[in-house]
Amino acid sequence: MSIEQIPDRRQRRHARKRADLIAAAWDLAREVGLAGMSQRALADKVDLAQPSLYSYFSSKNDLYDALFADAYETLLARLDTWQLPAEPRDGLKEACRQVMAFFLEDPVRYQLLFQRTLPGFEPSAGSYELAVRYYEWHRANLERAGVHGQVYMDIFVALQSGLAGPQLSNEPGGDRWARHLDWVIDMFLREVDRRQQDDARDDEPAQGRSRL
Amino acid sequence: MSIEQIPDRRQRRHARKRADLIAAAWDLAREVGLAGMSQRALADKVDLAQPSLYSYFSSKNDLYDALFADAYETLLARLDTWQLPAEPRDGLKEACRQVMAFFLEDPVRYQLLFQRTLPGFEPSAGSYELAVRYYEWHRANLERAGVHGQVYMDIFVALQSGLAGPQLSNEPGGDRWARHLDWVIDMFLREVDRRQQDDARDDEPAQGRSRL
DNA sequence: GTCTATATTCGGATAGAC
DNA sequence: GTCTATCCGAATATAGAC
Repeated sequence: MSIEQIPDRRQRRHARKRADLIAAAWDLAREVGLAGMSQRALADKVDLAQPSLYSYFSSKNDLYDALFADAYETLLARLDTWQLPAEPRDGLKEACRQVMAFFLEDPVRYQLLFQRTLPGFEPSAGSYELAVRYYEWHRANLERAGVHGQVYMDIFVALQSGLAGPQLSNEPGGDRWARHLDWVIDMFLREVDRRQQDDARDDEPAQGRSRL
Repeated sequence: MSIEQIPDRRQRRHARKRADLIAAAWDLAREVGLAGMSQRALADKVDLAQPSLYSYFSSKNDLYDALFADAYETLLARLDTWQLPAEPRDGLKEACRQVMAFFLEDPVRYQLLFQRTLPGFEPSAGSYELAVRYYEWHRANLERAGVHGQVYMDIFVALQSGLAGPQLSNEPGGDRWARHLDWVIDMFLREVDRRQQDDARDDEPAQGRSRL
């Protein structure tokens, strides 16, 4: 083994242990709540002394940031594995179903990503960039489905979060709200078609930007 | 002054001071976040020693519960002051606008009422009953507007919370999402009419439960 | 990298005098 | 009802030995 391999091995060991810590932190957060998490409890969970955590995270906010980034990395990795229907609107709906399933898996994760509830926590620039990549993937899905413009994008985000939020707050583990996802998307697409047809008639007849 | 007036006066003084404490607690929560609030900081804010708070709230959860109840009392009191249009759907939309305005006033209040984010906090039975009263008021508005059934109620709640949640999380103080409230309600009512007409045709022709 | 020991601050809650 | 004094536990973070 050459001299250069040793630091690599160390780096890999470090990265692997850091990943273990992040996994344990998710478990802990699910048990005691995101805000109720302490470094002591996390250290106990992995049989480390509490100060040893500082070899992996430079502060508690840094730990939260690692969780934030980890969640988005998981989500972005999954996007590639989904086999979405080629038909744009079927693809959009299937994408939304998969994303909703991801949200419902873990209330605490949803809370960290979408409800700014931790006093003082802000994601770092690097972590936030992951969020932007997810957002742009979603925008592209909408565009492909014939829905254009920031206003529609904002409303679409609202519809999805409107089902996920009450679901996770009032009935975690259930589907009282989430099961209406298709209903809501169909309603949205019908309305957008109506409006975009009107817009097209007003502005430029037969512009053909909207489907149907 | 009779003997019986003295305890009354004491009671009133106590209630007034308790109300002052609740008001100060809202201020504090807006400053440091709901989870970041401490009894010490609250006591400092009203120039009391920290243990003196226990004459008004028997625990920290009891304080949170008082805030929860106070928020719903404020909301319920306002319902009566709103002059809603007599036409049911105009009334529904105006009611939603007023409620949305109430939500947007205070992110922390919305968080306490609708996003279960405080580790360990559950509202007491008495406080929860206030929430139910608000919920039933909302249901009655929907019924009057010709929208019937729990499914539509759940979806309606989702639409409102879908606009309020992202608004308060991503852009508190703004209206990027909230301004689409009318848009969303119109879309919803159109869709419900479509579906209820279909239902009526299938089940009992000319039942006339849906408007338009 | 991990440990022990410790600094420091802060949290909620109680006891008892006034 | 309010205070002082205090308990007890827990938090994040640092220092320094191994």
